[in-house]
Amino acid sequence: MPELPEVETVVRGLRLSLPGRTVVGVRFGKTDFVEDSAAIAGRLPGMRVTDVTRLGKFICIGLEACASSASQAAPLSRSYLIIHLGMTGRLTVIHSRESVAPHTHGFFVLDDGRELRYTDIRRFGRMLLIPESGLADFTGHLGKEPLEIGAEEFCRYFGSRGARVKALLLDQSVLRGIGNIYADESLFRARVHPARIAQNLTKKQLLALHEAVRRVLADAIRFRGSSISDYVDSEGNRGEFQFRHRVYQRDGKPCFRCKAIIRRVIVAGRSSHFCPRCQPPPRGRGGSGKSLKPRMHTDKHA
DNA sequence: AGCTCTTCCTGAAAGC
DNA sequence: TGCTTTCAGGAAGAGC
Repeated sequence: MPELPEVETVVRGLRLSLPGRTVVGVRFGKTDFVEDSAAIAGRLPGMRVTDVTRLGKFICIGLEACASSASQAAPLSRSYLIIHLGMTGRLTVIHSRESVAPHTHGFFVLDDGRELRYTDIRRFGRMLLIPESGLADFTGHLGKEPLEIGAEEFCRYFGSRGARVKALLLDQSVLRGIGNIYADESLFRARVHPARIAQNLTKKQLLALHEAVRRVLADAIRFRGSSISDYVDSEGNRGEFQFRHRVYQRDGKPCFRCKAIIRRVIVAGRSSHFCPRCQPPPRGRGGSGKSLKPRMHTDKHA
């Protein structure tokens, strides 16, 4: 599933193809994941892509009206096509004559014979067009970039919150871009149990978590992301980082560090994988690991 | 403030 | 074999 490293990989790919291209046509299949598809289809044709950036898990395609005929002093109207890949979203740039993959619901025809296609099996993704003036407001709802936040600010924020640390890592209004995979991998590397209350962590643990988040995300970007379900980059290539996961989806297998059996529990409504020895559970009730139910396998009826 | 539950959606895999 | 059920999960909203 696309989290920060996967989205970053897609964005880097799109940067090779899109800037400078002009959109000549837009078509949609299903539109229940699109905010005002009519406006997008109406306004994009004739606009040129200026840049592609990433805001957390959002892909941000900068567009400006072409000043072909009237290049007067009036400022070019700029807009951003914002895309969230959800669970199964894919963005690829391929020639228009290529066959259309199932569940492809967005087509952005370019002036070089290719088109940007949006494919999303489950349609948990989102797509919207915002004017330049709306970008600050959009960004304002998002937290800090995990690769940019400083150690002190990280400690200040996490050290003052009573929520479970896993829930905070997943909260996009705190840090933008971390999802379930990288939350679990970061917590393992920092040796912090996912159910720990953030403000109960020591300064040393908070610093370790800050560093672990940075290292895990940077490594994952280097390996072009994790292809768990069906993530591929803008050229259709799978990532490689899934082979380097140390806890995610490794429940029942031995910890690479201490050989204890990796466990899977539900924390903050999310499956969470951790090593019970490297990541000791919080003391007392609430997350000792027994109030959290395993699933599947044995017990069927309570 | 923070937690749990529900909803959205589809396909894979388990269950029968 | 084949139909049915369960499950995964990012984000948002409701309710406690």
